Amino acid sequence: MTSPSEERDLARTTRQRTAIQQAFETAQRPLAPSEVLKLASKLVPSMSLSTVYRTLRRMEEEGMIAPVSVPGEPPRYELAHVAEHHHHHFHCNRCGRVFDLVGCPTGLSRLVPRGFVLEEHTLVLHGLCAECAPA
Amino acid sequence: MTSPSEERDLARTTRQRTAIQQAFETAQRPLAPSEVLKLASKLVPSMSLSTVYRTLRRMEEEGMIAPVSVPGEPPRYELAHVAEHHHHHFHCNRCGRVFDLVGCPTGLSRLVPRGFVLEEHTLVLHGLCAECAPA
DNA sequence: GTTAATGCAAAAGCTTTGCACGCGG
DNA sequence: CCGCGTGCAAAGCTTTTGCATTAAC
Repeated sequence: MTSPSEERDLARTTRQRTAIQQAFETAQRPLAPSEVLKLASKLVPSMSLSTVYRTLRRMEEEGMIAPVSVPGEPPRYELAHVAEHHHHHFHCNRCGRVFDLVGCPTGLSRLVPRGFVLEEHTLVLHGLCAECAPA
Repeated sequence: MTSPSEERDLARTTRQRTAIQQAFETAQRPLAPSEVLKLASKLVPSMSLSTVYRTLRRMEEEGMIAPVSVPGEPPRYELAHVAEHHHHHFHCNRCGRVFDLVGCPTGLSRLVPRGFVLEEHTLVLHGLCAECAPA
């Protein structure tokens, strides 16, 4: 598992790539490609959407970011060091933003039918975030 | 007030609509638009994909079917009478089919951050279905 | 007979890809 | 300098929409 040969060609440190990384570090929450473009464009105005898509894919392969998908929502990514700690997400029904949660429900295996093999699970809570909830 | 109930104009009982309904009743599992087309085409070969999309949307508005989405998968629908009983889904990583589960995990509210309001939740288990699991 | 529903084709997103140029190493 | 990564434009997919025709009722 410690074999360094898992790495592909080393990615170059371009202004675009750096800007995309910054976007994730600043946002502190899962971002959709269009959100990434918007944030990264502030640093590199020439940034194109195809570069965003290509770089996101590359970063995912490298294990730097991990996909986060919320039912009915466009795909998002978040920094892998966040994703490494198993967690789930909260989707605000009002502002549409997605937040990280800590913890995990119990007793999932009892939901699995006989003969089925459970490998992973995805949980998304929906409701109102602290900003959108009525005081 | 035009109508005494919340119903819109009554949907016509066309061959296409009937075929789509049959597809859901036969399949007994959530179906993606392309799957619906494939199944319903057996009954009405002239069936077009746009009719499938239009009819699915209509049926959803009428409350006859409910959307089922699995992260990273195309959107699906299932019959609402199934959806009414709160449940979750199992996605087979090998054959890609989606199955209904009974039951629900506990202790979700303890995952919600202070100030957030929990309204709903979505849970998808991933793994191998009985057919795809090794004996 | 009315009028909603259908089928086709074109349009509209979103994502991917081909290519020539420019920048990183 | 060499070659990867970028920007642009075009292509691919899935989903939606406009319109003339068909078929429910």
